[in-house]
Amino acid sequence: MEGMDKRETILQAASRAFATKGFHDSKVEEIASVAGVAKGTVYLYFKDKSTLLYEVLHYTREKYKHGLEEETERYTTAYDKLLGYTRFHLAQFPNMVKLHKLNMEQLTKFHNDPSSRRRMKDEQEGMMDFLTQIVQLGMDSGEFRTVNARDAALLCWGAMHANVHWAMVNEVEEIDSDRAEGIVNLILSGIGK
Amino acid sequence: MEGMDKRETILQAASRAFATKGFHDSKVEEIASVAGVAKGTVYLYFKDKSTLLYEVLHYTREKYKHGLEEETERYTTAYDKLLGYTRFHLAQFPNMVKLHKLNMEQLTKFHNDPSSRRRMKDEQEGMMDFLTQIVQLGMDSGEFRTVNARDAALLCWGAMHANVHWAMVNEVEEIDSDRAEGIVNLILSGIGK
Amino acid sequence: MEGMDKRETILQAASRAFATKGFHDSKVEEIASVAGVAKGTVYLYFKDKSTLLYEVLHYTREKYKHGLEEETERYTTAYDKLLGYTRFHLAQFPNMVKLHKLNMEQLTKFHNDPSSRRRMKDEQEGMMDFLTQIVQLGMDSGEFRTVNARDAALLCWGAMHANVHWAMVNEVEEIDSDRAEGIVNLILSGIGK
Amino acid sequence: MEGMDKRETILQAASRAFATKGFHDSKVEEIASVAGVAKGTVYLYFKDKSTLLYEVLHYTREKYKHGLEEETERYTTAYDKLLGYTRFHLAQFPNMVKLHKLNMEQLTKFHNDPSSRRRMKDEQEGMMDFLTQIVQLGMDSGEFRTVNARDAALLCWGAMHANVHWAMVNEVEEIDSDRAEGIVNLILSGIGK
DNA sequence: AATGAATGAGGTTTCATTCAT
DNA sequence: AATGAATGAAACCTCATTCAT
Repeated sequence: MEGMDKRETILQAASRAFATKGFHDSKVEEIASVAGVAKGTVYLYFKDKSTLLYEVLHYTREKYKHGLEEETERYTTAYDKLLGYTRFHLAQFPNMVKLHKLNMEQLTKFHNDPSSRRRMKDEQEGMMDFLTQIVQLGMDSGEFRTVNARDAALLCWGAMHANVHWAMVNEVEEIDSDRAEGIVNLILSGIGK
Repeated sequence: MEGMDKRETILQAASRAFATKGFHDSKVEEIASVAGVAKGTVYLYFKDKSTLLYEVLHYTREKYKHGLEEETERYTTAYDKLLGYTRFHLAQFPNMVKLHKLNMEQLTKFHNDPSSRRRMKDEQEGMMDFLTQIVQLGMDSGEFRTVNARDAALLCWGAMHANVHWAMVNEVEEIDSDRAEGIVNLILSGIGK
Repeated sequence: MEGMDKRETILQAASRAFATKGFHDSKVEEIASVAGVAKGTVYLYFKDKSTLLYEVLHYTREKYKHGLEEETERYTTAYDKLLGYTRFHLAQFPNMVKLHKLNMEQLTKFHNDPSSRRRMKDEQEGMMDFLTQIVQLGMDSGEFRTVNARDAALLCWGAMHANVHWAMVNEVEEIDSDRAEGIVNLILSGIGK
Repeated sequence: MEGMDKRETILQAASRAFATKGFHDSKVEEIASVAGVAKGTVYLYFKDKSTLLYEVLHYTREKYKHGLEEETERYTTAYDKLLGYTRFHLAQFPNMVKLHKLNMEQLTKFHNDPSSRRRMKDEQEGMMDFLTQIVQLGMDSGEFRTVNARDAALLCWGAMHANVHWAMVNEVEEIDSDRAEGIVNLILSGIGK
């Protein structure tokens, strides 16, 4: 923690607080205290509390994206990439929950701030594109059927997200990432005859 | 609106406000004003603002459940039921977004209130059971492959939810419920070869 | 209770409430409910809550005065009258506490309402005159020394009041009215040699 | 006023306000304004308004006790001590009124808060003990008759209090502390023959 | 750069009072 | 005469933000 940038320390404290208790119930003083700085210091790095949330969102999404890219680029087949993606998603479950909550927080908090909406859309779009490319790769390589790649990517995203959402509601501590294989296979084979 | 119960009018105003702007940014006076009553009147029907959120959640979930049951029970085959379910989900898109946002709001707002957590879990569990039963029906009738019904239900839920989530992020006004067929077929056939 | 005037029933309920919890913590609805009437009914008999306090004070002082006169007029000597007075004071302890609290409530509540201040002063003056007359009687009849009758009356009032105040602070339920004799004797003989 | 502790400034402003207008009619903002600070500042020093009253009571009683001890310890005979006590009481008349009103305010405000009741009892008990000791000293030294010291102390307290109460009701600005001698002599000699 | 005491805008909540029935 | 649903003024309290040190 020591060598870490003070700004980043604050971002992390804020990220955890916002995701756990929501924007309004996270007090600036408390975030500062967790980050080991004084209240006023937060305002040296961030214009105001809203900006802090805004930056937290960017920071969290970037970290997620980096992890994801790192995880998938080591595989070559679409199947392996998809499996790696899913595995990562499940393994990172607590962070996924955090990210999802932050997304929702942003959605309500900035619901009428067009520039924020656009940025959110762009960043989420980027994540979806990433998944779409994997699916497209599978279709190109003959691993997958030829379907609308976007719809297929949505199905994949939904499948992973459903597992995370469910674990969240049930207050599960962690998800066994070995579930990934079953999930991917279900996506591939479908549930019909 | 006139003949409607005053309590219900308030619930609806609150439901919209909470889902749009979140709990804290929804002011009681504003909710009251939208409901056409005075601030104090809200407190004749709900102990406090938190209780109002709590009741809004219950009310919204109940309404969703009723609509869903009504929609699916008219069909006999699992396929038709699943299609009806999905169609309903897409048609009800704005309400689904609202419900989802309220769920997240509850999750953060009552994150350390065990009784609220339990109720949320129970109510969501009920919705998932409902979906699981449809899948199970399909497996029993030979329409679907024999897989873990729960996992299959999660896949279905995720597929629908992904479409809703995506439309939400992109600020789409409504979803063409004819997309339902494509979604269900993808779930049934899978994306693999 | 049944035959009682509705106005009086309300006065009694209010008197108890005001003396116990103070003016502000006594809710009109609660007083009404104790009196067995609806909230609105209180306003048929009293202009507003302040007026209710005002009337309660008059009512309570009148009742006290009547009781006192009844008690003292049966005796002829000043000593007996003073003893009767003291005995009554001690026996009526809970009511004395109530009266005292109401007095203080009035003093603060109407602290800048001259007409209320004057009425309070007049009514208390009347009570003190009554005591002064007893003392004067004793001096005229040769039972007591010749001193300033007013100062002597103050001493008597103080002695009784001290006992009541003390019992109040110590949350005593009732005062043994046989203490009256000791108190009066102390007043008469003094504590000096 | 300038060098004074901010906390103490607030206590004094609150003390005056509570004693004059009572707890509920004293607005926090007003107290703050008199103390020369902003509303929020009051809450930096006191948890809430109730706590402020609680602390005011302690503060006021302590100040009274200190003044009293200082006044009486310079005398040696019980008579002089008693006279000094009485003189102090009369000289401090406005403060005595304030203290008495605050006592009553506490009595009603915290009427069902056992810990507050106990503290009040203890503090008043201490004041009465102090008086009882003076009387006891007089009895031991032969200045006073041998009577129940407690009852005698009650008589003394009552005598002083009666004068204060009366001045309060009559809106007298100050009491001539030379009255003290007459009062004490009356207590010593009694009003009987 | 860092602090934290002080501020005051603003929201929740209470409850005296009104008035249609 | 009696009711009690509805009102809205008013006050406590919180906490984001500032700024002197």
